[in-house]
Amino acid sequence: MVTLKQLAKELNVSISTVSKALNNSEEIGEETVRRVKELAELYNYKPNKVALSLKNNKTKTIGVIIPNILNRFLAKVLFGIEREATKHGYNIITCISNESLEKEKEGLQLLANGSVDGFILSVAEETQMNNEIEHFKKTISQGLPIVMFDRVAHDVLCDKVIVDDFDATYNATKSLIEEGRKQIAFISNINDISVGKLRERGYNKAILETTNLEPLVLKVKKKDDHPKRIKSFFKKTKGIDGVIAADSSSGIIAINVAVGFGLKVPKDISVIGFSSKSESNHTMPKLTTIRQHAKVIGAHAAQLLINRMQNTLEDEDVKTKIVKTSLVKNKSTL
Amino acid sequence: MVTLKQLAKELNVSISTVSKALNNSEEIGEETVRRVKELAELYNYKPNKVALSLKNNKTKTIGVIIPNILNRFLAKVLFGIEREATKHGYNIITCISNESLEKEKEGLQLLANGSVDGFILSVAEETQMNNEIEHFKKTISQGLPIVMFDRVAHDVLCDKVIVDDFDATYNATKSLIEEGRKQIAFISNINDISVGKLRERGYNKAILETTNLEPLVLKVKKKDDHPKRIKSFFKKTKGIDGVIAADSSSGIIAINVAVGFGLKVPKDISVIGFSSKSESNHTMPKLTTIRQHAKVIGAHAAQLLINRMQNTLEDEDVKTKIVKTSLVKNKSTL
DNA sequence: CTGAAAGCGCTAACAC
DNA sequence: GTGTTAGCGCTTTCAG
Repeated sequence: MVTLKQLAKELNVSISTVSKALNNSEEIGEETVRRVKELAELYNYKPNKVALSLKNNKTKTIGVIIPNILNRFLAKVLFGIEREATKHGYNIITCISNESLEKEKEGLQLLANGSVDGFILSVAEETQMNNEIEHFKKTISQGLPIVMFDRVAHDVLCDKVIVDDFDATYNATKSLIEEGRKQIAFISNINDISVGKLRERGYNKAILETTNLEPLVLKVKKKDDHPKRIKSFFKKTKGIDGVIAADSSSGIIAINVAVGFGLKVPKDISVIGFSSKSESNHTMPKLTTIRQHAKVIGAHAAQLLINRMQNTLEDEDVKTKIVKTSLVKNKSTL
Repeated sequence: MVTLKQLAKELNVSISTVSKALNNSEEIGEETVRRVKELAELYNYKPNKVALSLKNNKTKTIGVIIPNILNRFLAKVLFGIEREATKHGYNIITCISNESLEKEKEGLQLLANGSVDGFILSVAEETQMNNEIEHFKKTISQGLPIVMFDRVAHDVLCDKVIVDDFDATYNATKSLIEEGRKQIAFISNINDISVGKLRERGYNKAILETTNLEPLVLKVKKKDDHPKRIKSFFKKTKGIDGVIAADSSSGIIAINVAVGFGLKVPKDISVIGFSSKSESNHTMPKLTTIRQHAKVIGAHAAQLLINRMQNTLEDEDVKTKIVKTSLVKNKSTL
């Protein structure tokens, strides 16, 4: 990499002249500016990012801590974050917590040494189960703002971007009730995280406020043979004619299981899931889905953080943005 | 963030004394070391990463340029890279090229200003179609090593990690032939990238070296209604009894389509795809898949790069690592 | 044993 | 118009 020093030497001028010339300072003579820029072009000079960071005490880098990159929703949010960040001239450093509290702490610590100007994160499952929030508070008190998305720690004072999980399943369940479904099941493999619980509550509310309906809940563990659990649930619980799936795969599997049992979808049974567009192609008929607009969530999170970093708002003055889900009707519902 | 300066001031010693004490230099007195370390602990002192980077002319950061984070395979490789990098004390900065040549160039440029010590990347589709490689060469000549994985540019002299794509489909096709399948189709939505072509060639070879078999190839475009295309392909081409899918969704859709036509899988038709483990759960019966060991690929790529960065090997002395696929038999084949 | 000083690459206030 | 200098935070040589 060429430095100002080298350019200055070759041009027989001082370093600061070169710097000013390249930054279009009014002070420098036209001719000099031309010569400097020409040489800089030739050598493909780029200001050293690290030196700038040190000087400005700003890295223009966002730390993103994500629980699981193989989760399509989270990957999509990351995509949204990256795009928005790039648009504003920020880079992103990614850490994967793998749903572990320890790794989440490490990631936070490791990057809080001047590597990043702030964080965007979704809370790890283990962290939510243990209700740990000290590491977040500590980071914020060090002057590094955090924006949380989707799985948030409500007791931490920071900007947040969340989904209307409760309303999403409430409305979805309602829509199945309106179809005339009587035995609507709720299937979830995300029981331990905040959004999973909200989704279950939304479902429960819709069921309980309707006469003659009873909640039918299947909680699948990560380690279970997912298709097998759902199959035996269908066998055990006769007459299921509707399914609300809380995660991205349960809906898909439920359709396959139903088809396997000879049921017609959506004639005999309706299924609504939380999958993404491309995943909803993976079933026949196509899955009716609750879309979370992951990219939008990512973009909002990035905007909130960048806004905070550039304007040094009051710590207490935090925003929570709710990104509404939409129910995309495909062929797995009436 | 606390700095050495602040610690020094508070302790009434010089900055260099503090620095040495924290780095366990022999020069400093026991008592002083104790005092310094105590205060550093108290203030949770962490050496400023940016300052260190500037000093050492090393960022301990890897730039990763990935065409598409929503592709499960690529996301998994990223996971592997991240894990291996973290293990060696490296951070990763991620850019998403979105299959665009322009964004790939930008990412490379943007990070080649001292932000990273080297790159790991998979070539964007557009780049492969245009056969552009100058930007890679330029980056390498600037002293920033590149490791390419999966979709590589063969004419660029650098370390590579690839999959045995040709052999993978060749062997998979062979195995269907051995099952006695006569009408084996090849379905792909990745016709424009290097690995897609290799996979088609592997299939073709197996078909053509068997008497009485003819290649049956369906190329799906990104924009197509994927299920619809496959459905009409099945209708038009009577008697398909085997499918080799080159990408992660074609296999899944093929099974669903076959089941929709009343075919029994695997009795009437066998399907082999390139999906990941969790995706193979999305069909009934479970999809027999070619596993690419994405995480291993990521780990290898990171190792190659770190090795090169730390040992400054000769530019010409490059390695290509081949990670063999494995055929995981599930229930969609005999 | 401790401290002063230089230097990594850059910017900006201040001289000249 | 151009140059000198200090300083961002750190390590390291060299003096004391």
